Amino acid sequence: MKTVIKALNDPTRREILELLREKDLTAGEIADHFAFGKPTISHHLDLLRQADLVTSWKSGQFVYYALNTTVLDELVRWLLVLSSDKKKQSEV
Amino acid sequence: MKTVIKALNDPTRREILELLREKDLTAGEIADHFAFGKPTISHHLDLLRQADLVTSWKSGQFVYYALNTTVLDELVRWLLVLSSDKKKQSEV
DNA sequence: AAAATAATTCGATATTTGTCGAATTATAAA
DNA sequence: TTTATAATTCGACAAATATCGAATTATTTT
Repeated sequence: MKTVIKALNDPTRREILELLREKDLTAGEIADHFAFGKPTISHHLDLLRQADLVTSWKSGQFVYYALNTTVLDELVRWLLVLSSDKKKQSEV
Repeated sequence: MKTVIKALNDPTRREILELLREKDLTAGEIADHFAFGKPTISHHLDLLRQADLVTSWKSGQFVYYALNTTVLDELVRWLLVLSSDKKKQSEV
């Protein structure tokens, strides 16, 4: 969960995830959506991959990226437990 | 949502939130759970307050902190939308 | 085989972040 | 009215992070 939150803690990376929700994209297509250089986007994609929030595969000279949401489950569960009712003192 | 994720992006702050899920605590009681100094914990509490993840009030010389989970809703919603099914190409 | 394209890696840099000890503020106790 | 306790603020510093341009690797096109 640590790496997932870390990966989500950046507006560019969050926007990349939203782009990938629509469809799979190559690294270049993703980079075209931003004013940053390709090395910067490549680095962001690397962090997203480390968190397993995206998967990637090579097709010719292109590298495709796809969203992987399975790792979000754990985070959502943690947030929901945190949001759930506080224990009454008598139950503790 | 930006500040919430930022606040969640630290293990000490996440642990503070879990402590506060059990019951409200003073700044000192929270600090006692960690090996860090009080100024460090005070700083973490400040970031949590900025994100509105905790509320605080003064009672005598003590400052009490309580968990506030309402701001987690937006984050959970964003995560769930991200996790939800990708649009089919024909629908786009 | 040479040139072009796609993407990553590398080295450098400015900014942000987490931590600390010392100083400060505010309240309570002696 | 001193002294003690709780908590925050301040200034400093080391580590982590986001960004960049240049160099490198891999693949395709000419």
